[in-house]
Amino acid sequence: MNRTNFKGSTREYVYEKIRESILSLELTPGTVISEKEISDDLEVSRTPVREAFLKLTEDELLTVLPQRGSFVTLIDLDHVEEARFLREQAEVGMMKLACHSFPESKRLDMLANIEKQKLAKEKEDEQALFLLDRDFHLFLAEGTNKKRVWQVIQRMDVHSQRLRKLSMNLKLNWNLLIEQHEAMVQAIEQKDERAGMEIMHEHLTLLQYDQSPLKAEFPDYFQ
Amino acid sequence: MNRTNFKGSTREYVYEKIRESILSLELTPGTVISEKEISDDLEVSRTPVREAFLKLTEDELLTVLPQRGSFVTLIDLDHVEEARFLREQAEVGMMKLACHSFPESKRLDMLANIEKQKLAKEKEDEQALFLLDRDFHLFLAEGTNKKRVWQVIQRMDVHSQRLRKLSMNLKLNWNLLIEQHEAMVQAIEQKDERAGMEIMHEHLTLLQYDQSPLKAEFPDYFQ
DNA sequence: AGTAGCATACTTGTATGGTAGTGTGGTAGC
DNA sequence: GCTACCACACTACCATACAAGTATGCTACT
Repeated sequence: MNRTNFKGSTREYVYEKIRESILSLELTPGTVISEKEISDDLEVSRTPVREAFLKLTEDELLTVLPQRGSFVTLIDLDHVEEARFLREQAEVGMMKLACHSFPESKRLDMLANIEKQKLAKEKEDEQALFLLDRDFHLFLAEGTNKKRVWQVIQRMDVHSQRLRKLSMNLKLNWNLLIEQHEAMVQAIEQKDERAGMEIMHEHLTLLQYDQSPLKAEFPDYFQ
Repeated sequence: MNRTNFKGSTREYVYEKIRESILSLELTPGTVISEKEISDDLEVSRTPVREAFLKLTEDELLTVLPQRGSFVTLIDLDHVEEARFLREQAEVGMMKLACHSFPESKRLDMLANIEKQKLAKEKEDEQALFLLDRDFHLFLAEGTNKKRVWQVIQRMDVHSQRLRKLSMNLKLNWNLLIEQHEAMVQAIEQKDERAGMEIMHEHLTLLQYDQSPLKAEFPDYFQ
């Protein structure tokens, strides 16, 4: 991705660029960066960089100390858990709504998505599985008219991505996850509110694993 | 509030100033404003105004059309409902946690807060009741270590404030609300998870009233 | 009258200059 | 050697200049 073929303003370009660098751990937690440094690197002026910094500050991905400097925010496990908690509460609620009424077209989208998940699982394409999983949950949000909620959750949830990156050897049990996805669609079809909520609860509780080994291995990256 | 005695940067000052104007309907939905106009009014340069505009855009309180202009975002009832939904899900979840374990000091804070609510109710001080109610729910968030969740909810919930302002004759049943607050603290003390969640659910469902008369009365303010 | 086209006055986006606060390293004085 | 002080480099913050896109209204031509 470079500036010329990026659709959107320079500000958005810079924001996405830095954001990706932070989430991929190219910029490790604690790394000091300055407006000038980035503007020189990306060959843009300080203004769009500064505006990107402000948005990154909102995300708590960057910490700015006025007149002193800026650095990539350290990972805060409390923050990660709060994001997971909010996501679970929101999606269980969406599931409840979905089991009451849900557009047929979205349900079909979800079914097709699950088939793609199975294919990706065969190919062991983790990246594709990650994106398909995202889309699956997005369909649920769209079908229950809660897209803004989904966006808020997504934005808060970025911090878990850095953890996932750190624990590269973490093998997700995709067979189970895909089974749960299937059970969700079934619950929606059968309007089985109790089953749907229960499965979603279990599904999102799986994300709650013991992160202390990571903190022990990379102490400098954590608060 | 003017610039000299405001603690914080010019950017934050401008942001708060415009935000208050929008939420109080001083700036009505749809009103066209420009960076230059605001910077002249507040006697600051365009830079902090522009940065405030960006943050207001995040809040969906302002809509910016590049090279064309900016205007106060119209009220979107879907947005309001999504905020209420997310809040209900989050706070019911917090209640569940609180009924499992909750710091004694916070519980005492909540009890004292309720007594203040009763006093404010006697004096019919709506403004005080509003703030006390806010604090009450904040205590719950703090006691369950979910302060970030609370902030996210608060930020998303601003749109309901414009509705509240429009429906000035809306009389809230504070007696019921305060009773529910008491029942919440009781549930926490008795660790009665089921009762706590049920009360919180009812409590936050009360915010779901029919808003179509307002839309009929102020059609220009709505999407 | 109606319309194409251009000048103009806006808008926001980007670049750059200057300001004030902060940390650091060196130096003079003890 | 140690400390107080100061010059300097660096930061983010704010102000301003310039660029580029858009709406509007006038004018000239059909």
